[in-house]
Amino acid sequence: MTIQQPQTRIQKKNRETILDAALDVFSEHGFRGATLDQIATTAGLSKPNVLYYFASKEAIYTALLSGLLETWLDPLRAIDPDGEPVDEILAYVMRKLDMSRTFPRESRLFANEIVQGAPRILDQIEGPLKSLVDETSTMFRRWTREGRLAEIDPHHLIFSIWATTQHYADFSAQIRGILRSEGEEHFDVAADFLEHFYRRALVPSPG
Amino acid sequence: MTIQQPQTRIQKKNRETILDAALDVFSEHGFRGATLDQIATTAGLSKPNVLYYFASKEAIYTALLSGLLETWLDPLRAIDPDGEPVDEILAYVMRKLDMSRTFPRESRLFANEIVQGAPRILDQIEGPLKSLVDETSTMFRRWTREGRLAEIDPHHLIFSIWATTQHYADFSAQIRGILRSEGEEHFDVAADFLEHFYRRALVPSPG
DNA sequence: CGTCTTCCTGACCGTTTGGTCAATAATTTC
DNA sequence: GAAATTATTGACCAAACGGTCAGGAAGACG
Repeated sequence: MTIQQPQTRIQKKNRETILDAALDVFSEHGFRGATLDQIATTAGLSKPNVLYYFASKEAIYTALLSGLLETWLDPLRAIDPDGEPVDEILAYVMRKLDMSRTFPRESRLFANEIVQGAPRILDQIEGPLKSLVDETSTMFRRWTREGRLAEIDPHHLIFSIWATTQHYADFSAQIRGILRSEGEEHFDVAADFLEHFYRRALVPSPG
Repeated sequence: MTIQQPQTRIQKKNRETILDAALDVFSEHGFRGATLDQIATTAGLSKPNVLYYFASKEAIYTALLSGLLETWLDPLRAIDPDGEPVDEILAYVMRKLDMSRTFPRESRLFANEIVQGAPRILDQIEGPLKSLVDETSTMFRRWTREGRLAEIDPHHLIFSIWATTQHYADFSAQIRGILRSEGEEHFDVAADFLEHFYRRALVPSPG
């Protein structure tokens, strides 16, 4: 773990500026669709200057991805094994929905990457992500065994939560087009919908 | 409506070959990420020959998109207003899941397009798609009023169906990575999961 | 102040990209 | 089978692309 810290304040500021601009551009156009010129212009820097802080376009992209994956998985880790199952999972759903509202660019960045076969993040999916999901699944299964959670496939439950919540960020162009909504009002309706929807699915049936 | 039909058999065959190759390439890399050379190579044709059949890269893309949208919406149109609400909607879910299994490339093509802001298909979303969704929503609301469907926001119900079913095509890289599955067995588990999941959500609560 | 390091840029380079075109090959038509 | 039409291609082009580099500007430090 050779994490160097000799960051001057200019370095820190410019690296952040670049990563933020890159998030804008990559999340909107994908890796191949994005250009260094776009990133440089968005960041308000010259192209050679961008390359002074990052070795290559690829380096910017991977820096973004790996930096973001942690944040993206935190809500899953935050599920309390000792909590009330239905409440814990519902809270997770709400946290994920909130992330779609607050960090739509991050969500679309991952969406782009994964739709195109996850070429630069497959290791992390098959490694840390899989482990975390498997652990959580084991927990869900325990909860089901204890009669505190409906009988439901834990993996597919998690998939459905990702799908339904991230949909509001990843497919927002479609949702806005259909709801004719330019603001974020629909997120509150979505929260309501998902709350009822998942409560019904999760509460164990009597007997 | 000037739809010309003077297609020779060679024209027909090659246009189809090109569109199929383009579906391969565009669905994997998005519009900007795809190159004419890739499409030509995949189609087994020379690049100038591809451009002999389509005016431009953009023309191939839009030909694909508009040709596919109809197919994509058919399952929604197939919901029978006079049928049993829960059964009808469940059948719709299954049809959509089946399309994710059978036509993953088409699903990813749309996913790419919409994640990136739907720049070349927004008209169709705000026009025909919105109309169809609004009509269907009205029908769902009527079913709810008649006590044959749970109280549930129809728009968000439709969004959730799209999200959960298309997820299996659009994010298959992630799903395969987590389930360590290379085949399609997980589609059967998914069908089971979604069936129970949506039945719980849709059946009206007594009273 | 002067020196040293960090920061920044204009000009440039090789490659890839979407697209053109003149010429040739294959097919259809009579 | 000749003429006309359709199909195919190698060679080419201008623009856009990711990236380099020498040199100058700005900041840090004694």
